[in-house]
Amino acid sequence: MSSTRRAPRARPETLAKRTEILRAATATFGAKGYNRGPLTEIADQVGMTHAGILHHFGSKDQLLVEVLKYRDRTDVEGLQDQRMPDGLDRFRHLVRTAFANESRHGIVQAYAVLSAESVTDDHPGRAYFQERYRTLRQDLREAFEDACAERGITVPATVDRAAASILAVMDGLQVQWLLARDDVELAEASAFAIEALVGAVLDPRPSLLGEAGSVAADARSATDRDA
Amino acid sequence: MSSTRRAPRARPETLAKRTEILRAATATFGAKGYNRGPLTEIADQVGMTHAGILHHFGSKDQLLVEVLKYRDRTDVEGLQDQRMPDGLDRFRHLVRTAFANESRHGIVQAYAVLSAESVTDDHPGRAYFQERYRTLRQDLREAFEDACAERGITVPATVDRAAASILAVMDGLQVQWLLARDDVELAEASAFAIEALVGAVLDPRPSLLGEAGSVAADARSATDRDA
DNA sequence: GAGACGTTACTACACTGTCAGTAAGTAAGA
DNA sequence: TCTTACTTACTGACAGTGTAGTAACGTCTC
Repeated sequence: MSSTRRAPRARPETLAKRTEILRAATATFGAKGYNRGPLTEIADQVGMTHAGILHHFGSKDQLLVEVLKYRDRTDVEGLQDQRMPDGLDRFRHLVRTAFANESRHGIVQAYAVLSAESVTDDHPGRAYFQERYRTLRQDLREAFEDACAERGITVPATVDRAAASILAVMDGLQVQWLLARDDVELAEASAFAIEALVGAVLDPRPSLLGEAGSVAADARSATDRDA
Repeated sequence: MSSTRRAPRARPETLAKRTEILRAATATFGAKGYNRGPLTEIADQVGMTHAGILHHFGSKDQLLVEVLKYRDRTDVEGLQDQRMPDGLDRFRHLVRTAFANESRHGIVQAYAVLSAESVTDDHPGRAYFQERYRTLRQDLREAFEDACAERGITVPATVDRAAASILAVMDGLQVQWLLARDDVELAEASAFAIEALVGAVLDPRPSLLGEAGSVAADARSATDRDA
């Protein structure tokens, strides 16, 4: 809860040390989660004591927030022209990211663990992930709108669901992949799913499973146990 | 590590108390995760001390395993004839589950948190989730094979990816829903995504994004930072 | 010599698991 | 049916560990 907004009188080596800490923290939080990821382990990796870490970041909570922001920053750096592609290219970019992620096991694990952990009570990363998903969904909605405009079709009502689903399938596959890397093809499956979901929006087909309404009604009436 | 395989000389009230503990543990692990879910909080809910819980389950690790097994047991009870439907009905059943889940916030949260937490080092739930996903993927593969046989088409190579993707999208949507219940329609989005993915397997269409190969090659060459 | 950087030493606490002991139940034999 | 022997279901106290944060102190660098 210590809200010391750190505005360090940036010396160059200090900046380097701080990013070194951020990378170490990513590794530890990825391996053990936030709760079981002790500051001492992070400190060891950068040749410091845990009190040194606290000097830089004020609190462990704050460190987590900085770790998450840091990843976003480096992600954008990877882009040539510093901005996201639009239209269908946005989805192609997602597929590329999925391929790239196969060699970024540490970060993938950190994100998978932290995003799910963030739904627990009073988690310091909660606001971050809420905002992140909100932004990403909005992003994809716009990509869909662009793609629709290009093809001269009206924007279907399914874009909201599709946007959420695309992010969901990428996240979900990461968890399965982390648990069984030999059985799950992270990138290929992501590509397949994104393709399928984009296709379902831009070129919808009649339902194979029956209208949502009927299945829904069916579902509502059955299984009325509450846990 | 205390491997006291508990085979309790089942007294009826004892059994009841034990399931009471399992339900309380589900609530606590759901709210705080396994690591931050203390035994004392579980004990309080059932009017006991934490030592009492340990008497019944031997260790906290073992308790978690029992919690997970317990949920599986109750899930199967919900089914009328005790066995999973096959073919396309299997997917309809998934959609029904998604609808039912909207009123089972507690269990959904427990599963979302625990499954992601399980990818961390030495997590006691790891083996459980590995097995669970393996089984579920196999399940869905078979459902696809049935559906293909029914329609007289050969089984496409995409079934593996689709099976993993369907589970993934359901899990991923749950996380987003838990973080923003007003913005994400868990059930409707799940239905949409499952429909899209099943459709993409049974009735494939030409790619909108370009062949996987090209995008893959593109991806491999770019973004070669490792985290 | 002022402030940033970092250490050592310490406090405070949360949590799991152990242990000894108690109360209540259960089974068996006379 | 009373007694004895044993088991189950706990409690309360405590040990041990891991961990976040604080405070006081150096030390290097502008």
